[in-house]
Amino acid sequence: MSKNQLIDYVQNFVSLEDDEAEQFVSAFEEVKVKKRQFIVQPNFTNRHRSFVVKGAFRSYAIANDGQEHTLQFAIENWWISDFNSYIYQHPATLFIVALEDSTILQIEYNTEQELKKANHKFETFFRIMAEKGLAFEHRRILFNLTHSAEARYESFLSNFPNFVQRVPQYALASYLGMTTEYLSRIRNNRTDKS
Amino acid sequence: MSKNQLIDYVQNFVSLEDDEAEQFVSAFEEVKVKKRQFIVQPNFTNRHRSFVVKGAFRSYAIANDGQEHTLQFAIENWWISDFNSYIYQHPATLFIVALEDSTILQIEYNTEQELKKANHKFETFFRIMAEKGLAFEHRRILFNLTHSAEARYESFLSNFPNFVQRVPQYALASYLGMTTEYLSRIRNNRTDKS
DNA sequence: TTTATTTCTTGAACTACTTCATATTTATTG
DNA sequence: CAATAAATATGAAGTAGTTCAAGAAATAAA
Repeated sequence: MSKNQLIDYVQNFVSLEDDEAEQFVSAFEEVKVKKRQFIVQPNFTNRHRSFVVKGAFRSYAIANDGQEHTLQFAIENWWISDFNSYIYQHPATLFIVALEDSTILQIEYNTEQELKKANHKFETFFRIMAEKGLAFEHRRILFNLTHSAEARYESFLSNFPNFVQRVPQYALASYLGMTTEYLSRIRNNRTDKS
Repeated sequence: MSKNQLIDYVQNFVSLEDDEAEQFVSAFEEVKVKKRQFIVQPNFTNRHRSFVVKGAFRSYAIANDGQEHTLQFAIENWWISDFNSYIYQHPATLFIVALEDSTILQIEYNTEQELKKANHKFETFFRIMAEKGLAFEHRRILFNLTHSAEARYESFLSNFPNFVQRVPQYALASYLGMTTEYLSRIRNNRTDKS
């Protein structure tokens, strides 16, 4: 059952008794999402935080010039939301779309608040999630500031080899801050060299 | 007394009884730091999280080509650390330096862990800090992906007018992902227009 | 209050990356 | 398994931002 997957995940960060684990996962609802289906759209408040059981997602914004810019990817055992929309419960600016047929576990904003209030361990869990997320984004910002387009791609390749096959090139390019044409050139030069 | 400033800050996010507030701030130590003094350096583990009572700081990395890249600024009522070093307690990659003579309140890593264990409210406080930090960095990444150098500078100006006067141009340029020469040109073209 | 050091400015040449246009390959659908 | 759409590739021209060098201005030190 998919909820065991979430329990296993949570147990990596806080150790829960059986009844606590049960209480935690029963706050989530399983949802199936088809490829190309949106779970978040601009102007609608993002009311849920989603844990990916199976499948892949991408969050992105559309800039004034019409170009898409990817903020996050998520595959199995990652979380996805428009985090600004979710935590402040104000309208989203991002799209979140399924890249594959997927299964997610969703928790609603108010339910999450109650969980955190009910049990110190749950509060700790969400604190650790946020801290790890923040540390990750610090590394990302710094890497983006300090490295060329090619180095950013190489780094993504070695850090997230399992994402690369499942993510369209144009989406990866926009995550890494370059055009899909330029990433195409990097990839082809690269394979030529080896 | 400077610890009241921290209490006021914390009360914005969680409401503490007098004895709780006292317990919280007594975990911190006041430290004076002179301009150009470092509080964090690469290879040494960042053992403290620092709350700026008065003054200004900058965290930055030095890339392979020798160039400095700024990750964060902090003035009064902001926090600063090499967050990756602090939460994982492994060696820092960043420098953190005082831009002015400053006063900070520092909490040691283990003391923070005990605080969070001791009181659910303290755990909530650090959870909220991390969530707000993460939401902030998401906005930053997206803005960097979607806007030109000039637009990034204009946005910083309007979002953080009080930082601009206190931060050297080369540091701001490296925060915004451009050279100091280019920022100089943006600034001068700008004043010409108006 | 001169001297040294750090920061900012400006010009000119350069380059990493983009844009646009079109062809090719790969995936999706009836 | 055609037919259509979506994603990737490639050339050629363009540009946003960099680099280097040298001078001017501001800040700190003596």
